[in-house]
Amino acid sequence: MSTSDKPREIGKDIGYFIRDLRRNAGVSLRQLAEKAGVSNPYLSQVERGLRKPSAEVLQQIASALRVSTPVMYLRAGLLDDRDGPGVLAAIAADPDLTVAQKQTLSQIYETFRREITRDTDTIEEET
Amino acid sequence: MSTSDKPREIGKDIGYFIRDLRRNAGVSLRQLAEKAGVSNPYLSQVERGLRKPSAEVLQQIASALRVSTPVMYLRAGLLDDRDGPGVLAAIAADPDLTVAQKQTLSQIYETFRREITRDTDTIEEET
DNA sequence: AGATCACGCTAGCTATAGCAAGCATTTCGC
DNA sequence: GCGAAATGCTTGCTATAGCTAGCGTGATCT
Repeated sequence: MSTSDKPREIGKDIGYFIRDLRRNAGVSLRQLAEKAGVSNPYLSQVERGLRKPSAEVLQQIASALRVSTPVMYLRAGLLDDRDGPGVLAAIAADPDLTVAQKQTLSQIYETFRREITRDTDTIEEET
Repeated sequence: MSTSDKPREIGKDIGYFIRDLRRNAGVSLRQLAEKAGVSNPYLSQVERGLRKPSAEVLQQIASALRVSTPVMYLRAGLLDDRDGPGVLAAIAADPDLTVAQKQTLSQIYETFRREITRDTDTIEEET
């Protein structure tokens, strides 16, 4: 494994992300560690960027914080932006959603994308 | 980590999966190892279920075999059916959304899915 | 036949993930 | 004020991920 990758840089990012999520959820380090099934000294090291957690641990933390595992993986660099099929196709194919829910979710998604596109266009135009 | 989990059972599964993919792609162990950036003895151990690869290594192997990373993660037990190739993975992988938007969309999606589950329970109870 | 190459593997090693034991400090309840 | 509880962290440890060096075997080349 390449030592020039500087995993501690990524580790700091995912660590701060986890700490922010935990604090926003209003739970202590020990409480989250217990829910996630990891030791509290280890969670402290992860949050401070001193240890790089495995995907299994990230999965457990995501579950304990009620955050989707793919979002956690994305932040940890374990998933690319390019992975997975398109959101709209996935929404349409989901068997657990009603038609009304699919429509609502798709509309919210496209609103978000239009927000980003508008911001990007504005910035580019001004530049 | 619990020793009763028997990670070797899962390891055998992902190992066979990788070996099948490799053979179907018509490449040797050394060729795949080189493309994936791992050592060939290690890849041999992984394929034979003797070592449990990290998510980073799985990502590299998936890329070398031109298989989507979520599919590989699903097979390795690092993603659930529910957040594997599906809506949550697609949301996480979307390059056009901010992290905040991804989280909001994921939470709305899971709220919808919980509504469906509750409705289903109610219907079942009444029957 | 002998040399070389490609293959998949074994053996032994280092770095680190993740833990238990215990510490210092702060907060809480009496 | 005091003792208990809760918090976040340090220290030292074990298990294993991933590697390098080298092996035995079969295929290929001269």
